Amino acid sequence: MANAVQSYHHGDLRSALIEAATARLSEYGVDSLSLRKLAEDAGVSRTAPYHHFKDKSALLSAIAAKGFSDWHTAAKRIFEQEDKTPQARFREFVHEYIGYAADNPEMYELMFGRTIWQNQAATNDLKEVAFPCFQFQVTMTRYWQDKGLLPNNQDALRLAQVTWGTLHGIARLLIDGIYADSSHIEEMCDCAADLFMQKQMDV
Amino acid sequence: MANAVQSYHHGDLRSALIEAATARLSEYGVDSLSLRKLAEDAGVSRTAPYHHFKDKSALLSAIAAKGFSDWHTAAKRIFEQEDKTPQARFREFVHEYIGYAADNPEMYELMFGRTIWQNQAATNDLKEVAFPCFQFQVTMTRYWQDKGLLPNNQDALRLAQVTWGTLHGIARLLIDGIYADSSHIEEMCDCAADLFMQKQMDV
DNA sequence: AGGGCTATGTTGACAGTGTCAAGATAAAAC
DNA sequence: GTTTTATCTTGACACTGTCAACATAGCCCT
Repeated sequence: MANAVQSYHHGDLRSALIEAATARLSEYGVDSLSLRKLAEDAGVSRTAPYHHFKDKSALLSAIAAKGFSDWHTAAKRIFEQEDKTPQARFREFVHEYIGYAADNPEMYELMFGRTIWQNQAATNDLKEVAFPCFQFQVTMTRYWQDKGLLPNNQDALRLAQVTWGTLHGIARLLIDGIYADSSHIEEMCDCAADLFMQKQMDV
Repeated sequence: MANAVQSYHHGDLRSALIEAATARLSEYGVDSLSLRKLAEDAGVSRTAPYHHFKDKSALLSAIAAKGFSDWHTAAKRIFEQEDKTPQARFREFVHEYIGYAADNPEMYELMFGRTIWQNQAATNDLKEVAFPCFQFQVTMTRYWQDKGLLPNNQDALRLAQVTWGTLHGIARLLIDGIYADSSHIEEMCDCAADLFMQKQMDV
């Protein structure tokens, strides 16, 4: 459709598939992603994608990887604003995380859904992008501990798991519409931020 | 198979389906649950289940409802142990929640998965069981606030959402094997509990 | 007791799905 | 210019949820 001449070889099917998938994802949701439809979108036969991805999960992983890398960039940007106080950045980080999830629910669902993680299905490509993303969370956690924002008597790794877990849990409850709805996002974020920075607030 | 005589009418197909589904769930996972297989397990034709459940999601909701009611019972039991201090009960609650999720990952996945919640698919039966479950979390939160365990300057509802969110998030990261594995369960629980009870600990 | 209503079962069918195997084509490598 | 290799194709298979149409049997009512 894009190219006038439909040659036998697509040219850049891999990118085209990811592009089509990303578009379809945000519009129709992760459940409506089918390899066959994506192939059709790209103007190619059903099984062509298998020459570029081991299976459906591998394609999804590639899309999710983009999501992780985007978030990693965003997180760095927030963390490195040197004109703001650590507290302000921490609070902004919380709001941005939940905001990202709320604004891109289907992408978030894909990134953290079990589809691409279960049964050691996670691609190496995915791990290579997602892992540094968590590493950065640990780095930030350690920094916030040093600044006295987060409790210093906790292992940074453990604390990073718990803080990420909190944001993740809130995001999921919101996205799935369980016990929380989007009208309370800001309040929930502030509540979570306050909770983490309890000590700081009381002083 | 169970009954010698296979009469035309099953007798209690609804229960049999739920039973078969629950068994299959914990063994093979939520993704392997198919109406057709369940029907076969119950010794009945493919479409028989449709006389007892509107669709697949309704059947899954019925199973999840059992999970919520079980957890509600467990939570009450933990909370009402009057021989233990509030702190001890809170800590136990955290461990039990994560423990339940880790021990019944597929059930947990079903209970909080998007399958049964998205698109207003949630059955009334499900809501009627799940909602009180959250209400109880609010009740407990308010109690813990009164006891000075949790910050008093936060709205109980919001705080309940955040605490549940934290447990939920940790549970999901664990189950999906993202950034956390089961060897760190106890430490993560303690870290989360400490975080919530910060003020208490410092005094 | 007999007749009809209704709950509950049945088979047939349809439109999907992911994925494998075998063959066709074009581009790149030698 | 020939051969290898990457890419794309059709055909097929075993699944899935769900609808429509029909069969059976238990229950209620006269």
